[in-house]
Amino acid sequence: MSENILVSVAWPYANAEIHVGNITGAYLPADIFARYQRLMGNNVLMVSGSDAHGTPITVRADEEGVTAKDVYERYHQKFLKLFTSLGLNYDLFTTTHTENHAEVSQKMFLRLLENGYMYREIQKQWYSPAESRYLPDRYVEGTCYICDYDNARGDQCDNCGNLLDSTRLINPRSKTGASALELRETEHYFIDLAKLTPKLQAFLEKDKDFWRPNVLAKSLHTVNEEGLHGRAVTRDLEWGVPVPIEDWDDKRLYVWFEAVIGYLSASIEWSKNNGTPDAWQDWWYDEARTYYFIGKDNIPFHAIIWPAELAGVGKLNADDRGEQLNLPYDVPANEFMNLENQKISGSRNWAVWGQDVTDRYGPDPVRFYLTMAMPESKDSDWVWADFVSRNNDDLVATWGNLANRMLGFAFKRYEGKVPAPGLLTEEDQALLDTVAAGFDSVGDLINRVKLRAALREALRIAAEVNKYLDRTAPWKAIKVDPEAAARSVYVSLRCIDSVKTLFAPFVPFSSQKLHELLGNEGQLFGEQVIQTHTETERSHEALSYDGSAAIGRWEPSNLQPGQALQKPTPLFRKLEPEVVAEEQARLG
RNA sequence: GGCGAGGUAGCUCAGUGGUAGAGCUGCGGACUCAUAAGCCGUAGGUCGCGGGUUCAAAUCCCGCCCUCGCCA
Repeated sequence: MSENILVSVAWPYANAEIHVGNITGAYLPADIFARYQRLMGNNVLMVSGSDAHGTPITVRADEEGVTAKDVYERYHQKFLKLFTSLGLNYDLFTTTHTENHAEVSQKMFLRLLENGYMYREIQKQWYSPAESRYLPDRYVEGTCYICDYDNARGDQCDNCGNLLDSTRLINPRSKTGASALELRETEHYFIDLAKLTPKLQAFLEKDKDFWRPNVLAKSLHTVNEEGLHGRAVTRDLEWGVPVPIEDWDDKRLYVWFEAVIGYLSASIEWSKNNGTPDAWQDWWYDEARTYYFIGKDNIPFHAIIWPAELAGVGKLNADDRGEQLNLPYDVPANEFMNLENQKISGSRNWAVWGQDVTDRYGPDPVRFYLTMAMPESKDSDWVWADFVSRNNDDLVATWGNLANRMLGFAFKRYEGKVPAPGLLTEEDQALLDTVAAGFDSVGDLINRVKLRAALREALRIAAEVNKYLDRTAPWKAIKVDPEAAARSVYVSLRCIDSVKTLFAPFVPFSSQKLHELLGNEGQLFGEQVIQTHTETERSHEALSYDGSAAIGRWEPSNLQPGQALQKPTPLFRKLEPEVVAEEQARLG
């Protein structure tokens, strides 16, 4: 039976490049999980996009003298390129700067208002008469009221580190240089999280045994012990989604409220793009497992705030097929990845950039190492010496070499064809059974989002084939017992063909190559395409996935004797130890 | 300061009451189809520290130390 699986992936903020920590934290685990579910034949929808709104983007645009739209589009293009290079198979990677997203966000806002989960309140905020606008806290600078440091930001003092109440800053001024500021009153909408607390408690306390401790414990504590208070969902800004209330033209939805709605709006956009406008309801109302792949910094937004929004909204449109939008099934948040024992920092160039490292080493070695070192239970490190060692000692030695040694032997000694095995022995059947069992064990681990363990299990299965080869030694047998040699070569090739599938979610490019070297036809997975989508007034580019030609299945090989092999070439290359020093020299 | 997560073999980690585990590295061996890869064998830990509960604790309880994060 085919299950509905929604793979929601963190939205990269469109004002910085993506580094390996971002990739291993959310984007890669999501792709591995989604690829496995596709091979299982499930109804998968994997969505994300560029988070285009919010203050940091406008700040950056002002610094560079360009528009916020310019900034978001520049990074959006880079994301599309990187995700294509790495093989992240999003059904749709769009952006929050679409008419569709604005419409869905405004609907969510209005439903919450209708359902009584919004209230208005007047706040005080700094206003710049010279610029004719309210200033976000981080635009305001002044003297810190705690330590007297005279260059504190409105939200935080860089000298004493304290978070500040911007209205108490001494001698406040605009970061952009304008003169006097006035403290003015401004009215905003708040989401009533206190009122939504019972719904959240019911959600968090039901069937969550499999949630990661870091996600569940913290969220329960926040909801049950600390308590939730109202949060402003609007801001005095120009860049963002307009507030759907008359005479509120100079305000926008606050980015934290609106960005998470992207999961829903992207699902809807995908449905429209495919000419099946109601398809999104398969994942949002029908029985479905909805996953949110994020980094730990985003836990409160996905385990508390987004469920609160969904619970408060109920149904999005009057004629939707369900009464309640689906709340998250799981939020498998990862911890952080550091770099050589120090926190990753873009500004200090203490980072391994995704595009860079993919260009230099190829997507599969990067995906492999990032899975082996994935911060699933605690912070981890990208260590260049480990990158080389994992590549050489595990990926190349155990798996790449296995494929290469047998393909080479078969190609040379059996006229480039899969030999006929004759009658299989118990030992042959035992190996075939071991490998077949790998589909259950590896699959079960991926299904439970234990990806490091799943990849280790796939390596263990590959090692079983190596052991079998050593026992049956076809290179010896071929001289004295040609039938035994042919059997051994057939069985190992068929097992390699199976193990290729076990590795496919993790290292899809090399699995595809091996699929072809073994003489198989077709694509294991679908194709990624970048398309331009035009709405009434806007257009945007998006990455999408065409799975129509994919033939990959999560099941053991049934390799046929006589199938023509291709002349083999290595799947991966060994890295020289010098790589470590070269790469370390690029840092800092 | 409060809360959460983590502290297990040289490295990366699994293991939540019943004789300490895996992979990698190291060392030894036999082999040679293979990217000097693979295979077999072997070494290596007072499970952060100190108490307690228990016939039995890495695992449960209390206190402390260290790392990361969130909040104040």
